[in-house]
Amino acid sequence: MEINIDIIKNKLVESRLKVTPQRMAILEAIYSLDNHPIADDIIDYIKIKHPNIATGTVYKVLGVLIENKIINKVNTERGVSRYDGIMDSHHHLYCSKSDLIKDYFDEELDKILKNYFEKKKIPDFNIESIAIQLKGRFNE
Amino acid sequence: MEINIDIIKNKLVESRLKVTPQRMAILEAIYSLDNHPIADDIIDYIKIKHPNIATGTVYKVLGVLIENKIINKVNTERGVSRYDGIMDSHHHLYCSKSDLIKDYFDEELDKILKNYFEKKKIPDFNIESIAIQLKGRFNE
DNA sequence: ACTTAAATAAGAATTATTCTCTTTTAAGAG
DNA sequence: CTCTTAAAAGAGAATAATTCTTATTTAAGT
Ligand SMILES: [Mn+2]
Ligand SMILES: [Mn+2]
Ligand SMILES: [Zn+2]
Ligand SMILES: [Zn+2]
Repeated sequence: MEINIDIIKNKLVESRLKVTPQRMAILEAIYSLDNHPIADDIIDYIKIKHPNIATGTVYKVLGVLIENKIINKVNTERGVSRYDGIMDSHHHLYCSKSDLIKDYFDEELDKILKNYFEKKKIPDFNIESIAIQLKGRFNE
Repeated sequence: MEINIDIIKNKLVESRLKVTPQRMAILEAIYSLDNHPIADDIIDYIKIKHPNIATGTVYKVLGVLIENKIINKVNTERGVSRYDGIMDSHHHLYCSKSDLIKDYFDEELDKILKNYFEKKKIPDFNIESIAIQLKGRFNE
């Protein structure tokens, strides 16, 4: 994934957010870490370069990034939030045996769904987004 | 939804689980409460008839019911677990403004998806289940 | 360099959930 | 019906993730 420092900086500037070392580090962590990290993964990652970062700051920043649509939360069925730096429309493959979550891009599928729900309206409900969660086993 | 006491009892017996007042009450609560209740909703509901139920028991029972595939957890992006008594294949409509989650049944859609993924295999991944989360606004 | 609103640090507080240990009970056997 | 026992429940402490509060620091514009 893009770990270009200027691209990261731009995301903050575009949202009129102050560019702080903490925000930069947290965003860089999210883009570098795979498997949709939890807050603690991010804390561990940034501690190397930023040993004095406060836990509360990480949660605060994550909240700000979500509000500004720079990152997303990933839905899970357990009570630890996971974060996702990919904002392009995509879906997720959940391993039923581990906590692995892989990204799944499929424009054809998106088209089929868009088409389907344009025809078949759901009564009293206006769709804003569609997320598919595929649960299963990864080979190897 | 079915709030028949014998049907509830049967679900426990079929899974070779002891039939206890607590388990009966918790299952009855899940079937009676709408909107995919959290543990605390269930606790509030059953307190009327079972004022001395322990919080830990509720969590324990919910875990047992999930293990035995009598209920399910619902995926959300926040750290409070929600429970679902409907085990028939269905999807969920998430309100983007409130915590409302409605069930969505659509056999036609299920067929389309089943068909789609039978043709288009995902490399190194065996699908066990497909869950769609539609996020949007409810009218009224 | 100065100013100031915004961000961070530190640690306490809160909340959901789990764990440990003791007591109670469901359900099968006799 | 009683007896037995493994399983379940109760009580409350412990844990873990997240949020809140307040003082201090800092980014960025003037
Ligand atoms: Mn860690
Ligand atoms: Mn309550
Ligand atoms: Zn993703
Ligand atoms: Zn449901």
